Amino acid sequence: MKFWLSYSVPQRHWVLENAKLHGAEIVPLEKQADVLLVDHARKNQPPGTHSFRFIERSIRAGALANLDDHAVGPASRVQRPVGSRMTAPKKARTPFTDADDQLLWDHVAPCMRAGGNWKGNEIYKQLEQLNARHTFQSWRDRFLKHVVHQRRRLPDQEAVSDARTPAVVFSPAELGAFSAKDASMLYVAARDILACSPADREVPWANFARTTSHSVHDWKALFNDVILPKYHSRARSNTAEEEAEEAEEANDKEAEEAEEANDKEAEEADDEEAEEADDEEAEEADDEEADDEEDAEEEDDGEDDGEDDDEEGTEEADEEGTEEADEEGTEEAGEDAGEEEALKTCVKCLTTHSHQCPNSLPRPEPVSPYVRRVGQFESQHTAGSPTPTVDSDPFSPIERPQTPPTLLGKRKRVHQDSNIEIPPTPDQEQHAATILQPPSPPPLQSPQLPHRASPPFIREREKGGGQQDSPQPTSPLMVSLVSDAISSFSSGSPTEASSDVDSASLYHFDTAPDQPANWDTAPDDGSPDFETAPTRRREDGAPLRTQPPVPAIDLANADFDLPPPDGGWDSLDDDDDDELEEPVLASDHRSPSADPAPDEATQDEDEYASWKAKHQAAYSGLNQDDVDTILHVAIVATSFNFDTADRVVKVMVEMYRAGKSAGHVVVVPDNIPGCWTMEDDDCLRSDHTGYLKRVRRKHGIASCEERITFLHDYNQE
DNA sequence: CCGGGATACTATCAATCTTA
DNA sequence: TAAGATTGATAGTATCCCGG
Repeated sequence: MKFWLSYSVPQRHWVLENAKLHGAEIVPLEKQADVLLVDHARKNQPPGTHSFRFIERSIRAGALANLDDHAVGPASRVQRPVGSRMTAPKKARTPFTDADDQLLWDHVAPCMRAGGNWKGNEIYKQLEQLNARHTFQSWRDRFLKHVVHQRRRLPDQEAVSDARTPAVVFSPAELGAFSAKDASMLYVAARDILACSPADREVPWANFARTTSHSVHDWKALFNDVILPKYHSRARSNTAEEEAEEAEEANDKEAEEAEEANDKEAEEADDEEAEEADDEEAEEADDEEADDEEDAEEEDDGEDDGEDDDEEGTEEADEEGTEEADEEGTEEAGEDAGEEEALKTCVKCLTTHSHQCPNSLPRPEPVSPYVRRVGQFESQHTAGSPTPTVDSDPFSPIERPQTPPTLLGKRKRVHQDSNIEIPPTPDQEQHAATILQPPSPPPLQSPQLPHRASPPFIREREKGGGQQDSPQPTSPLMVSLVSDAISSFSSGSPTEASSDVDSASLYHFDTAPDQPANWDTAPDDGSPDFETAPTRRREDGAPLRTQPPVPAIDLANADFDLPPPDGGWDSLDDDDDDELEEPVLASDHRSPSADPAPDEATQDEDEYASWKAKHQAAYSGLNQDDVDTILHVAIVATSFNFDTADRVVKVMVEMYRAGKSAGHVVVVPDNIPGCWTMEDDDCLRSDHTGYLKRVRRKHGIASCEERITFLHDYNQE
């Protein structure tokens, strides 16, 4: 127990010396002490302090006296009597640390979920009693202004993870001769294996047996006796919790959308006024919008803060977890590692081990036929003229404004932990506020656009001089894919509203219809896990070039952490080439090399043509260049899923119409399931755990895999 | 490079308004 | 009427800007 002795204590030196002589540890700073000793004779001693006579009595008695008997101040400010000056106003403000926020969240969130009065004072008074670091008003203020927007996860929710993750502990007894890595790998692949017919499973089992020291029978036994029970058990619990969470989020979202709608109406009126009014009024309106954006930014910063921490945790977990969590890792470590592995594994499967990697087994989810057709369809046209699409064109008329760095324009506060001893009160705890630096964006791999080999459905665009691969911006249309910025409010994405994004478009996007209220399937964990997508800042207000810088996935260099099966990936690889001409278990993965039947390709082509024609006709009143651009962006963003693209086009066209007078900034919506923004794609390609988790939560594992496949196919073209 | 003023941000507190 | 909610004032701190 460490003691701090106030300078007001009479005969302080004597007390100090004697205390030391009797083994007490005296610390120079109040913040370092467990017990604060003051002069009980003085009035207005701060709460939580004790009389120095505790030392005196203890020395005389030869044993520790009862500390509570020497309490001087009230336990907290909450308990002070009305009108009491016992607790002097805080002289120094106490910055909120992430730990504070977490504590706050942990304390209030259960009440919030239970429908309690989390906006009232009472709960914060209780919190102050628990932790007097901030006043209850401050706690409340902090929660209402910041933490509530972070939507952190409750501690118990941290345990919720996908059933595919190897966040399970295997006992050596049940594993027998198998390693935890083997079990973990199998656990990750369980979902896929289950999706296969028993016959289809034989080949990979045989491969496993061949590349490891275990027999087919052993592998099957491990899967049936150990993996499956754990998998089903976990899947059940996850499903139940996710359903509850989704229901709640749907409610939240409804409320938010209703709120948004109201705001929108008001803003709309303002907007119109601004347009019609003189310049001054217009400027005012702009200012207001700018303010709104700043507000959004603030909130997102808060989220990022939280996220940073999560991120750290995740990365820490990864370091240990990826390789060792299976054997010794904690639930948490295994989970994080597992989540990422699950994702990365799929990439790996798609890239190098599609035949044999257990993770490359067919997805149980229904795969959109369009996605498959795309690859086939695309490959049909690889021989065509290399017409650059808007995707690949840095000077494409499709603008893709980048979200500015989250902390752009924000000041970072570095609180110094001065060791200056100030005649303190307990309230004046000095603390070293650690300012968490936002994680540097993950090294995105070549943010290039997929160079599709001039599919016939992509309208040729004129190429600009000096930019051979880049069509000139022939259209005034600017399409922003920074859609996260807009819908972050509803989707929980922390990607802040970019001030670079034309505010009008933002506004209009908000009004866009067809936004399924139940789309955020991802649990909003503070979205802490939602990270601002890798963004670039648009400089000098120049329009950003957009369109799917759907970058090429650097498959060769991808660093995947899935623990390889015994024998290593290489062995599987070899076997692959030799024996698995037919990727039985990967049959559902659209192999880029799979040549589609000509008939099918033609059919696809016709389908696209008719889809395009349908929309061109529907929007014949608009600039056809712009319509074409929208159609292309939509179809790419949806991985050529025509149904989804229909909805995306509808939203984009409305945005386009609405934003026509405001600079033609159109934003690809990010809250339509199956619609991939640039940020989503960037996240998908990122090595950054947070980004991967974010996009995985947003779209789901299966969709992520499909998108990877799509981008892979698309890029290959 | 340094120091001082200006400015922005935000924790804290208190007064006031609203609601059950 | 009390509790909850809102609003505004105050002040500490960090950062920016500029002149020396």
